[in-house]
Amino acid sequence: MDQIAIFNEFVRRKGLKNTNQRMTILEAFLGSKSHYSTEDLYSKLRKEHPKIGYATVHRTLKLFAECGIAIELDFGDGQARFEPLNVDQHHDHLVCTNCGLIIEFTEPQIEKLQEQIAAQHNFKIEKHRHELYGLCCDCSKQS
Amino acid sequence: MDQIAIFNEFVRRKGLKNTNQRMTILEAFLGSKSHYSTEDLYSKLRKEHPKIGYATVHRTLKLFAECGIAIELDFGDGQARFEPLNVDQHHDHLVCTNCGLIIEFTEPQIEKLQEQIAAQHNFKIEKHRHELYGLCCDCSKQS
DNA sequence: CTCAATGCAAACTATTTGCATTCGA
DNA sequence: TCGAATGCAAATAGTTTGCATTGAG
Repeated sequence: MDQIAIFNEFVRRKGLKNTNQRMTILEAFLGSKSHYSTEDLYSKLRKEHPKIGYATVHRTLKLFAECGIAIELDFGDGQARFEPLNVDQHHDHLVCTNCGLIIEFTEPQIEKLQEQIAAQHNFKIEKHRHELYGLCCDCSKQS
Repeated sequence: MDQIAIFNEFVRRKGLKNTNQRMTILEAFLGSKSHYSTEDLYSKLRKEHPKIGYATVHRTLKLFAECGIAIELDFGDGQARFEPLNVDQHHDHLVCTNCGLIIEFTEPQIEKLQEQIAAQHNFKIEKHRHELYGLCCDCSKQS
């Protein structure tokens, strides 16, 4: 079941409606390099669909997060970001504090250690956030 | 050199001034269980020092972060938090999404793995953020 | 037809800033 | 004395909401 199907299923189950705007936003979102903030996606969409509203984009992204096809990220720059989520490919992020470049990484050992830590404290993990901030290859050369 | 000394040194070096408010805020901050948001610390201080302003508390906490005796945290609830920092005791956090409880943890192996990942991508890490969100012992019993 | 979705503007929240006044060195 | 610090109020930025209108089922 792909993300479009998941979203349609979610819409049907909740008695929501499948509008043009939602489909437009969903396509743009899935086709993206991801890590879009509401503002990013809104300005991109605005070029081709001048009638689409900021609030709609925002509400739709929240919906995506709610039904599980997106995850909300926060890189500490005061803007929420959303990333399309493939259920079986979790990853974390390296964020360049100079140019904004985002690199994804996976490290199963870290995941395992996290679980151990949670278990030690009788904690039931729902989600986690793990980001490494610094200078990317190019930016550390420049300075 | 303790945190007060570090701050005094910082103030002197930058030609700043050592006011009553700053000392009051510094004491309250260091004596705290930490993880204060500006609002938290402001309301706490307000009881004994009604004349102290929100902006002053906020500017002072930023100063602490700048001189390295505090670190700014963000647990995704829309409020910045500050934690007194002992240079040699880095730790990360477990955050209960139900009751707000915060538990600190250290895991040297994770730190090591992080460095490896950064090295693989020619990334120069400045800081990182690692938080596990979920239900604490008590809250998972209740539900 | 009915109720959810939309677009707009206004409300909100945390944070930051401008400025006249106070105060430390 | 003089510039940094303060307190207040106002500005900002991102997000969220109220509401009249539109549109999907």
